[in-house]
Amino acid sequence: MIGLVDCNSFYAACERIFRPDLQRVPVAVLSNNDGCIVAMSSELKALGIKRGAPYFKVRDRLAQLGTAVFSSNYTLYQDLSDRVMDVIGSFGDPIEVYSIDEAFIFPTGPEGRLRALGSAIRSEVSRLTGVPVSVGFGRTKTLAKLAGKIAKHEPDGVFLLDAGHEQEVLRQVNVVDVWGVGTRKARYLYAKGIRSAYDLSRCEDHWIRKHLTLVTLKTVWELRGIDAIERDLSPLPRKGILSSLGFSQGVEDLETLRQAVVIYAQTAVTKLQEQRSETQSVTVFVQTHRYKDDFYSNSLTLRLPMPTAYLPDIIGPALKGLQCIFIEGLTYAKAGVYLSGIDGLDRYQGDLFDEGRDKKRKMAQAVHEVQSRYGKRILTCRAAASEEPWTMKRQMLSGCCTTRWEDLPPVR
DNA sequence: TCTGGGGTCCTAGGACCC
DNA sequence: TCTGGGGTCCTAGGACCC
Repeated sequence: MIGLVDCNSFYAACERIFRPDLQRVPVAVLSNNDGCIVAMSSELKALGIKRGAPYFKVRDRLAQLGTAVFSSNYTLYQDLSDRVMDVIGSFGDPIEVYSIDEAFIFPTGPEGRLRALGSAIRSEVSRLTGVPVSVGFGRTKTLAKLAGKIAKHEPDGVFLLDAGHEQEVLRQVNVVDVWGVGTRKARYLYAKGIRSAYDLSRCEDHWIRKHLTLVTLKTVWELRGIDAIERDLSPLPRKGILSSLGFSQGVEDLETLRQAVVIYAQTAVTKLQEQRSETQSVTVFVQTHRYKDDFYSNSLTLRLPMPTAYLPDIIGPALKGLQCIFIEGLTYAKAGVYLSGIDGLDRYQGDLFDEGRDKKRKMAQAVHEVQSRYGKRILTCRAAASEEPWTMKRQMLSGCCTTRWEDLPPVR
């Protein structure tokens, strides 16, 4: 059996940890720029507020309900997530961290102990971090995901989906709630009379392959109890790294865009160095306002002469690309930098004609070390060292209670 | 006025090759 | 008038997830 440990309303739960007064108050967390809702406590979900709803559309309703609203505080969430994963890992079974608030576990002990294991994980995570989790078990990852969803409504927060009860449970599950089936596929399936997870599990393989995709076929197998989605115990380095942000106010001039692109490149390169990799391609993109009629979006990908993690090698092409896609007279709402063709440092064969390479590597390494020791702001590119008039709007940000001394909550 | 950011994987289609 | 059949590699874009 495979287990899924899932934090309940994770971001909302994080905000509540240091604000016990909010224990019974509805909590909502907003996306960057306070744009839309990305997480809610259970009360709000029950009231029908939808994830992804633009904040300005639901602001009044949230206020009526006495909701505590927060800007997203990823520093806090990531730190608490690391702690939760540590606790789950401490039980000794293999664990695959799937997202910031979920992990698969692959228990090695006897099946009769699964319930007890689920309960133990639940109470230990709660005791050591304050985050509520639920635990579901199933024969495959897809079934464990379903079990995890059901577990959220169980009084003890644990649900075991054993083979004998699969059919009966799958009949109750709407096909759109199956992991891997989104609204698009669900619409198609409904039109063909396939409504429940059970219906989907009974489809013929060749029909799925013909009308849907290989991904969906794997989902179908998983619903039948056949493992088709691999375990990923040691997370591979990322294959693409994206850094982008919407501007809090429109940007018209190239110079400001250039500054933004430099900063995004820097963020992306830091991540690249953290996973000890180098990139082959840089994509730069800009967009005007998404919901306006004259929407303009363009990107340019530049292949680098050789793999690199040296910031100037990346900023140069990125700015050149920006120059090409920039159109005078538009008001830009967003820009970003994407690194792709990423490989580990050891993968590169070397080049007879590139003597500077070793120097650049050492330079990149040194900058990375200084930054991770003294903070990213201490050493930065001259092009980025200016005021940032376009930075994110985060008007309702909570403190970094676990990662900054200044933000430590006082104890009476 | 105000609509996120960061990922993964797959597929279709074009360019190119023999 | 007749106008192959396979490959590979790359890229853009779609669908999905959280």
